[in-house]
Amino acid sequence: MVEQATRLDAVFHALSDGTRRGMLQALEGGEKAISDLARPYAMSFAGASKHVKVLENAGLVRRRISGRTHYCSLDAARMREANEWLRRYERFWGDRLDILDSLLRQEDETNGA
Amino acid sequence: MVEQATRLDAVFHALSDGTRRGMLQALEGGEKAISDLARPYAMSFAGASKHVKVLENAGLVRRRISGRTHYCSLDAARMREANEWLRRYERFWGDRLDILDSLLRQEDETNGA
DNA sequence: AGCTTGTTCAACCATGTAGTTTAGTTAATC
DNA sequence: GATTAACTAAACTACATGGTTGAACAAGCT
Repeated sequence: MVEQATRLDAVFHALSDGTRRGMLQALEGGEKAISDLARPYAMSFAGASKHVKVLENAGLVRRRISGRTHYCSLDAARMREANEWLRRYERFWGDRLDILDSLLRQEDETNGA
Repeated sequence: MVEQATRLDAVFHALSDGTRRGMLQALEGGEKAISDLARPYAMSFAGASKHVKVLENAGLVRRRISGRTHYCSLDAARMREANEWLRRYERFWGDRLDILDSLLRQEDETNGA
């Protein structure tokens, strides 16, 4: 398992900055213009814009350009990959999801999936 | 919610490097000496040792010194925190865990927890 | 005692990152 | 058509990162 590396690298790196995590949280409410994303931070606009680019390059955010405004929205697929990577370690902090998994599997069998 | 930042920063940063993720995977099997962790990588010993230190500083790895050998082991608590942070976005990639959660809750009620 | 092994530390280099400022593009507004 | 607003791009600074090497040190081995 050589691990296609660079993808997870980019995602985890993008998440390793509080400003960027904050932007992702802001996007939970739906699409936002970059200026909206930038506003809460004591930082130049260009600086904030770079953070957005990092998120975009990591595939966490999609951009839609309309007129002079760039609208961003969450793209959680890559976050899911990161989450899946972490889930591997669940057994080291408890077995809750193992239980959940087995329950689900039971369900699937019952429903004849 | 100012987010006590630096902790998650450190964890996600530690996870953003393939070598370090590989080391964590190696530790799934249990405690390992730093030389064991270093062996698979085409990298100086000192270089690998620095990666271990990053993992340790992020709280992902514990170190136990015995004689001249430093043994490392997984400490998944912080990984769990990262996982929890990501789980917030589950609703953006599907509701599987919501289903699992409700199943578990049912179980708890049945068992009168 | 001397050699080897497991490890850290310090110095160094190249590159990356987070931030700035200034300039430039495109589009809405007056 | 001129101004303003939303944004990117480029050049720059300061500092962090990932890697190296070489020196040091502590602890087993013979």
